[in-house]
Amino acid sequence: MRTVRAGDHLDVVTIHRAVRERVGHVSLQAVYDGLHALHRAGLLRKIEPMGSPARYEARVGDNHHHLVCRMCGTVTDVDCATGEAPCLDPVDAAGFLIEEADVIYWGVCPDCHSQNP
Amino acid sequence: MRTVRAGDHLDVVTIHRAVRERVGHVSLQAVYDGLHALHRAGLLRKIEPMGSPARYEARVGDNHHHLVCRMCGTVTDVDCATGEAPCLDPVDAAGFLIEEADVIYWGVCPDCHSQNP
DNA sequence: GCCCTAAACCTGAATCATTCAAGTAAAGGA
DNA sequence: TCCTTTACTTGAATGATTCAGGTTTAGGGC
Ligand SMILES: [Mn+2]
Ligand SMILES: [Mn+2]
Ligand SMILES: [Zn+2]
Ligand SMILES: [Zn+2]
Repeated sequence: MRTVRAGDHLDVVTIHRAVRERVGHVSLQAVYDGLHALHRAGLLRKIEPMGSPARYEARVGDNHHHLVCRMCGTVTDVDCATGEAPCLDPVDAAGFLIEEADVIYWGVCPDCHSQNP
Repeated sequence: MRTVRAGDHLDVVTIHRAVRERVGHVSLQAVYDGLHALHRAGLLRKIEPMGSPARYEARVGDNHHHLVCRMCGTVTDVDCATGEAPCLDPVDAAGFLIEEADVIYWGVCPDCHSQNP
């Protein structure tokens, strides 16, 4: 939990590495188990942009969205455009019971953009 | 292309089966190759909700979104809530060059909902 | 302190979608 | 007809994640 909080949309192997530095030795499986439990408990949010392994973050329950760089894969938080929890109201829900919205903006981050004119 | 058009957010194995019925024999790899080419050409859209294999659709370029059922996995189209291409304007783009928005609403579809009170 | 159960954790193998590699057949233009 | 490109094939590899046990650890009740 501390490791995910300290990091920024980390993937599992990165979390694994970081947890190891913290406690000496942990198996990758233990990290998967822990993340899974924390996620089920609603303490961690899991996002998986296509092409990338899953990423975890501690910022949960506030319906925020993500900018993902197509070049370097960086994930950046972005607040919801329409206010509180507006993304939960599409024009026509087609009878769906909507629980959560998942919004990813794809583009190029400032760093990658400055390197490619 | 015809198979994807006729279907509705089909995954690759389903497309494979359907194409086979159409032409007798095709390898799965050929289907992957074809879908990849059509996607690169911008003729097909690819979505991959987490936990599910990739799905393809022919409705492209109109910035529409998707409802995904947590129970049965059904994918349903839903028009953009804010009009034309509004989802491309988050409050603060953090310097990102935004090209595309990917919105998935998670919930329970009418069918699954009626079966579970 | 001892016993017992539950939790935490480990190793190793399996899964599954997708991709890589390398080869063959077919087609088409020069 | 020759040469180059495209389409397609088979088989193996990849990589994230999960499954399936087995082993240690910890703590509460007696
Ligand atoms: Mn975030
Ligand atoms: Mn669609
Ligand atoms: Zn970048
Ligand atoms: Zn459903």
